[in-house]
Amino acid sequence: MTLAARGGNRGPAAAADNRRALLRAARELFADKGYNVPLSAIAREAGVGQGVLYRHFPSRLDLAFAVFEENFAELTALAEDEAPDAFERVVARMVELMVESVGFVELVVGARGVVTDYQGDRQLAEILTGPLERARAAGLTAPDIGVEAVALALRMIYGVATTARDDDQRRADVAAALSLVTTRWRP
Amino acid sequence: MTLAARGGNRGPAAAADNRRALLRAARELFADKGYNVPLSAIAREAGVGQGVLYRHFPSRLDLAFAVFEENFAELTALAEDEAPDAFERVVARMVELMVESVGFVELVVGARGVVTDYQGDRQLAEILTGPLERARAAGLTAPDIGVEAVALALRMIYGVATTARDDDQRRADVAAALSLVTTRWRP
Amino acid sequence: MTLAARGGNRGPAAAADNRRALLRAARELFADKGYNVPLSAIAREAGVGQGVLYRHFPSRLDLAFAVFEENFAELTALAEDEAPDAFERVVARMVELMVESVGFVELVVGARGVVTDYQGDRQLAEILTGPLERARAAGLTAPDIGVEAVALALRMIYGVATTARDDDQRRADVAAALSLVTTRWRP
Amino acid sequence: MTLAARGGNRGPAAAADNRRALLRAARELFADKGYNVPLSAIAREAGVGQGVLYRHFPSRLDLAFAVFEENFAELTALAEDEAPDAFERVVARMVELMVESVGFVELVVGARGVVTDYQGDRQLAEILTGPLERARAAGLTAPDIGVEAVALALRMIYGVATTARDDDQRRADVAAALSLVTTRWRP
DNA sequence: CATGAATGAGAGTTCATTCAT
DNA sequence: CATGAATGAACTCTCATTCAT
Repeated sequence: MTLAARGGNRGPAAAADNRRALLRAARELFADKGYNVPLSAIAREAGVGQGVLYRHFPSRLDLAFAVFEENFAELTALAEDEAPDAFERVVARMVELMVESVGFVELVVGARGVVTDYQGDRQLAEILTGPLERARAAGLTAPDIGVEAVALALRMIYGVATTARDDDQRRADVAAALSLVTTRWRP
Repeated sequence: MTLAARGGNRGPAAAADNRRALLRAARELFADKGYNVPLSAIAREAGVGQGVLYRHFPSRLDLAFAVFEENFAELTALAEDEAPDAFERVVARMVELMVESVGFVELVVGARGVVTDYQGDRQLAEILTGPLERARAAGLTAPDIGVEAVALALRMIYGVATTARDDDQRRADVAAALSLVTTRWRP
Repeated sequence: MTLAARGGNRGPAAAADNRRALLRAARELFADKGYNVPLSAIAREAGVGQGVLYRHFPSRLDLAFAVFEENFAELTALAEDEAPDAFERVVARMVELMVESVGFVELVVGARGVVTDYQGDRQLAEILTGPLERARAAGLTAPDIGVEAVALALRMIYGVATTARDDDQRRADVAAALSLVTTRWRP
Repeated sequence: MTLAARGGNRGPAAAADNRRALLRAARELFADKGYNVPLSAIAREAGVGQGVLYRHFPSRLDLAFAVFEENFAELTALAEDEAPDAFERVVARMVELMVESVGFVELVVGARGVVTDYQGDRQLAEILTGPLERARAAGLTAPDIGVEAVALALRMIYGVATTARDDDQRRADVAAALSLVTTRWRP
């Protein structure tokens, strides 16, 4: 139970707060309990009624993608850094997100074949394009490495993250996989 | 308390048939709907009562591992081929299995932290060892590539397979990822 | 995943009605069929969905104790009577409750080793203390008879009630047993 | 798993052994797990197939009464002792049986209204008659105490045994109750 | 607009009972 | 006669979704 509408009906003004509380609760529980955490648990954790959850997010997927969007927003902010090594930091944060959240991975796994208008990779491409170009211009990455190659590499790292036996192994194996793919990015 | 056995009771002779039918149904539904497909759906698809499923496979994991074992049996048979290029064929079939079955991937994903005595990677290693040695002896793979590297590569391909948008993309991306990792295996 | 609420949804206002209906149904079925009557039967008899039962009473014991509480509430009301012969009436009603409800007895029987914080006998003691004191002050009971002795006597009567062959025998034998133990209570 | 038919079909000769094994298993499990222990568990413990259990005891009640009969047989043997104090020993053993077996008590409780031809009290009476007469002749019990009074007393002790919170309390309270009722038996 | 209870469809599991071998 | 698997009904419990207030 966090912030948000505990007592009575706080009126329209509460909508934005509620949405934020729901996103925060969902992010936490998706990470902890996985993508299939009960929606009722999310509403409870957010301190709102279940109806509110449904008003803001008609389906589990809508909620999950909204959380996903928060991840993307964070990454986008990182990507706006003009420094040539921002690319490296963006990728590093992406990989961390995969390692951190059970649900973030499961969402993608579970979404397979379900979501037709999945914008994940397009957004990924948009985020990566700028930093990658600046890194390439600074001679930090090979000229033949495009956004698609980076996206594929990230998906490969997902695979390692989801199949690790425990957290320690996950960090170690993800590092190894990352090193393997980034080797090919060197100029 | 009930009336029981209204339909026919085919007797103990049906046991083997039922087991086979359950494995087939499970294999199909794990592939289609993923690891968390309802057990009741598997029993229905197999044309048996739910009690029969529970008799043969007391838990979802028992069933999943039985299906898993079929995969491993198939791969083991391939691995017994003494030809130097058997390694390549074993890896190819493994990759196909990942592409074919959502559940085969999810089983490994789901096993994370759940199954303590999970032998998946050990079995993987056992299967790969012989073919890999013979391939290396024949000069088909680099001398510094060990079983661990191959296993990590396979997990990376899992990631690509599970995150693909559709079957066509999956096949294409998996091929690209496989090519990426096998490039490093060349002598 | 489901379609839900096909029938009417009477809204939150129904909560109190539902709770009452559940208590009534439970009281009836516990009496008729015993403590282990299916919860689904109670929900059906109350005319509510099973989810409603679970919302109000998360466990069988919660429900049973709620019914039990109704009994205790009734007895407590009787015990507040200041007349010296209230003790006699309280005991008489207790004995009736034992005779009336299979479940009331079985609850106590079933609670054995299951409920660690079972307050049944404490409540029993609280109810009996006042009336017993007033009866003793009025010279209606022997001075050496304490609440424990009364509680033990009641448990003995439970035994007779639960082992009687039919309702008639039960009434007769319970009366005999009650007479046997109350003889010792005389001053 | 105890004795009896473990391997193949031992033929007709096994019937008596099986019956004995079933009774022993049932006695043990009724005492341990209560009257509602799964019949399959009894068959397993006896080391026989479930069909055998059904052949010998068509219903749970038949089995339970057969076990009950074993208790009566033991008591009957005790009752054949001509010594004047055999009565005391018979009663003591009866009380022990109540304390020892959850199922023995539950059987009686559960049988209420179910079994029409319940012979329990008649048998009880038969067992008690001889020893009681000899005890009375020896001046060990009051002349106005009949078999019915003893049976009622035993049922009262059942009540105490079934409502005790734990084994220690059970032994203590049963002793108190027994002392209470036997006080009235003194000459 | 928010609340939170109602709803009911199953999922998982257990077992009594039957019956082919 | 014994075996032990098949059968399926019934039970408990969980949620996604709706909707009166």
